[in-house]
Amino acid sequence: MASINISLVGYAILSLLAKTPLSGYDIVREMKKPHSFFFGQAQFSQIYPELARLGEAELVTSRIIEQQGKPDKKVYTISPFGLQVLQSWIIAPTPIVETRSEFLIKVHSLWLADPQPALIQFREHERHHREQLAAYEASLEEIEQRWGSRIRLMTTPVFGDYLTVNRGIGYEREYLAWLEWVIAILEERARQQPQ
Amino acid sequence: MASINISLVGYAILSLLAKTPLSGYDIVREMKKPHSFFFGQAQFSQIYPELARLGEAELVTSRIIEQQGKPDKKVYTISPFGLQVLQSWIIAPTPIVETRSEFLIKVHSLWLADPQPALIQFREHERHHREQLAAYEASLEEIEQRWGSRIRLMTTPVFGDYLTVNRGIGYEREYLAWLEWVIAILEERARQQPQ
DNA sequence: GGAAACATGTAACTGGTTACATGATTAT
DNA sequence: ATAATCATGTAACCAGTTACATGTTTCC
Repeated sequence: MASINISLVGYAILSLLAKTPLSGYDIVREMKKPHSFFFGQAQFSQIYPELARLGEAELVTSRIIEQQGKPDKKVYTISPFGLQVLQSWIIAPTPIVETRSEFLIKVHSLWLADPQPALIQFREHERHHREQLAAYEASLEEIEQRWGSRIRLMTTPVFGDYLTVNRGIGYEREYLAWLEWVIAILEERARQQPQ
Repeated sequence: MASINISLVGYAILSLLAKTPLSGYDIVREMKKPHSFFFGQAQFSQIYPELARLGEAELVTSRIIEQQGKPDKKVYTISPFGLQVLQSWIIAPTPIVETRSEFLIKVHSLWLADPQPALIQFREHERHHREQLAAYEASLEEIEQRWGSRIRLMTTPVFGDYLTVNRGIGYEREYLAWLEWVIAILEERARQQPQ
């Protein structure tokens, strides 16, 4: 039983396969959905080799499925051992990693900028985060409609989505409030210093 | 004039040097301060080569400063060209990068976990973010005491810190509220399902 | 004498992205 | 025919981390 050190993408894959068997292509599509924001940008070129590695470590099994109207696909299923590894990972300590934020480094230098061109970027940023928020709210709506109060019971896979989508909504709302606060300051400044 | 493509750390360095000349060692210390969270984890091994690169591209200049009671240090100053490059970067579009969140991937799989060991991790996580919030609040307090209403004038370097520290405070408060919400659900579940 | 803080770097590795390569099937 | 979607992979590159390497000065 070849033991490997599982990467974060590896655990992300196991986390999805714990709900239902999927192909590599399905996994990428799943991770690209708005409410799966916390999986990061999944790339085929990272998922396929990682699935092979998980297979070598016997954390997943695979079989070829023939489809009608589509090419064949390789569907992966989490193994009992994989599930066990995932479960012990969930309750293990999580290292804190502060990530470099390009936008906030720019904000740090905002005292050097003209308010007008800066406002264009802030409004564009705001627009993007409004879209994100709308997408998360739609996901939560859908979950609540379909599951009602059963979500809180914790024993169904949708419980995880319920918690993470609520995090996404809270995050985006707070971020938008801050963006609007900065935009108001920039607008005030732009009025006082025209062109 | 050797042209290079400047990395994000490169801009982070320019952003600090725009305020005041610093050595590599100073830059790392500056980036490690709590209120500089958005710079990420600065490592000496990344800063020193990047400073050399910025020097080759004539975005910064350096000179050796002899100190009393300490080893000599190489102090870097942003060049007029470097300042110009920084200023045009600030008002340029910022690519959106969704980062993989280890903690939220775990939350996504929380339906597979026992509430009790999960609660230990959540409480530890909460403790850490309470500390972060306290540090940011102290920074804001200090800025407000020292600058008063002059902060909003936008023409002083502290304006950038004022905006980013407010973002940090908003982020941590919202995050803590969500953590407490999840903790309450887990506690309810732990009571119903003892051991 | 040794730890801690100050100070600057190189080398090896790793996680992740971009580019490349191939091929089936369906819809236009 | 050709574009779009489905489907799976390899190769090259880049950013960032960890480990290594060296040396000064101060404080205990």
